[in-house]
Amino acid sequence: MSNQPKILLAEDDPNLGLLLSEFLKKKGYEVTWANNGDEALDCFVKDKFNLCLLDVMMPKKDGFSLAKDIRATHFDVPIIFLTAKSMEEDTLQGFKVGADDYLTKPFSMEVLLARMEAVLRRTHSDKSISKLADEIVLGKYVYFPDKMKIVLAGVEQKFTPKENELMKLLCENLGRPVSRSFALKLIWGDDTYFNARSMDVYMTKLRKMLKEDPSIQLQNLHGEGFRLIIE
Amino acid sequence: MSNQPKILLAEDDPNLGLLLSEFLKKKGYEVTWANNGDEALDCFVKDKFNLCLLDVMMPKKDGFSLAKDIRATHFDVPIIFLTAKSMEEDTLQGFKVGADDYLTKPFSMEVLLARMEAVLRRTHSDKSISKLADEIVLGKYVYFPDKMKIVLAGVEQKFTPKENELMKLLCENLGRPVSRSFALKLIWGDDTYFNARSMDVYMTKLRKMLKEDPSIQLQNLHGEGFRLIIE
DNA sequence: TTTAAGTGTTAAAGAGTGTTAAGAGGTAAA
DNA sequence: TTTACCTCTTAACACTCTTTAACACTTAAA
Repeated sequence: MSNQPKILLAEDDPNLGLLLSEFLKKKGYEVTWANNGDEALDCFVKDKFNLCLLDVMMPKKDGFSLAKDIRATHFDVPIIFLTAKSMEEDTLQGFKVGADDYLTKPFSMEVLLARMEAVLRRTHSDKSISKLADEIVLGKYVYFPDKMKIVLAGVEQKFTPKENELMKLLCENLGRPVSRSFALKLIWGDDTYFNARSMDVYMTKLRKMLKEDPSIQLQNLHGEGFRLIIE
Repeated sequence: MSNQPKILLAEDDPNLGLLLSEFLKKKGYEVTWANNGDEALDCFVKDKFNLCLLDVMMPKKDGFSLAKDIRATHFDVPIIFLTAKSMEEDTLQGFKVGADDYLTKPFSMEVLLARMEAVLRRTHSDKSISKLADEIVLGKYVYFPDKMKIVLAGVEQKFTPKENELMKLLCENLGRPVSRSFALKLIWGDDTYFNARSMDVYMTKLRKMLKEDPSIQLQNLHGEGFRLIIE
């Protein structure tokens, strides 16, 4: 049952990407290699990983931004940054996002392996996916994810499929931010302008459905995403 | 209850030792400073520590040897090596002993702090050092970092994400200066002219929000940074 | 004192979001 | 098939957050 650890590798340089990917496979890891940050987020949404190796400078979505999106919903997946920038100050932002380590190119394969193992040794890897309960108490409301409905004082409101997917995602991350692009890729399949606007419309719908209890707030975090909190 | 994390510092250079020790104490750690490996092992045996910072080259007993002794009885105490050697073979030897990280001198205090926090986050997961309390009393105000708001006499003002990040940083360093470039790299990701001007605008915003209590002052330290103090 | 760099502050520009309502597409019953 | 209904998307407009611009003032150094 203890399969080989799954690694998400985000690296736009084809040479280094191939090199790393082959090396890690030889060493017994299962590697998924994405060519840019956007693609990496796609992979992350669709699969589960034990560790992320992220290049900082990538087209479409840089490593820091990607890490934020990952951390928004998975706060304990280990993240190691790979970067050409040698300036140490840049490492600060990485650690702020919740990096576990930081390697400056060029680095040796052995050092990478050593640091990966050091990080993996610390992780409680058998933390499975946060499965939601059948009933979730949200202030005065009770939410039934499987039944796609919410109940307040015996009165029930039904969710449409998209409303329910959003609601589930927000509840899985209650009190923590859910990044826009993560939610879009997960529920809409694609992070485009119109899908984003559509999601905004759904946020308004959810707010209306939850408005009877003012202690429940569906906040926007400008440029980042959304957060459901109960005060 | 919320003890400060206890750090064992093994460093034979008196200058660096004092510097590190004082810096970490300021940052809220309890530091035990040993002048060589032998003394450090003595300390370790007599007490419990949350993290070990070990210089590699020390008289009497070197850092690697010390780490082995520590690991012999304490499998999961985080260990970070400090060393002047930059050769990677030494890095690997460090990791074989079970190191969690490795810093090459000279390193900045902030980077050390970031890496310490990254390691500590993995061990006692919710005892992050820079974690602020839920409520922070600031003169007549009460600041709620997670809720992104401040309350004065029942009236609340909400912070935007950037305002809140700045406010948190200033409160984590209440009474102490926060350097411009540190704040910029942490919150804006980059220390550029325009980001700096943007931060100045935010300082003005925070001053306005806090103006009802004149004992709270958000001072500028010319060319250095800012400082939040309560008189 | 003069000069350059740094800072305080306000206002406007630009990008992101809240909300409502109309449009497009689908499904099921008449 | 038509009709009614439902889900989701698109459009429009108002508003919020962040950055940029502008100008006045302060500090440090020559």
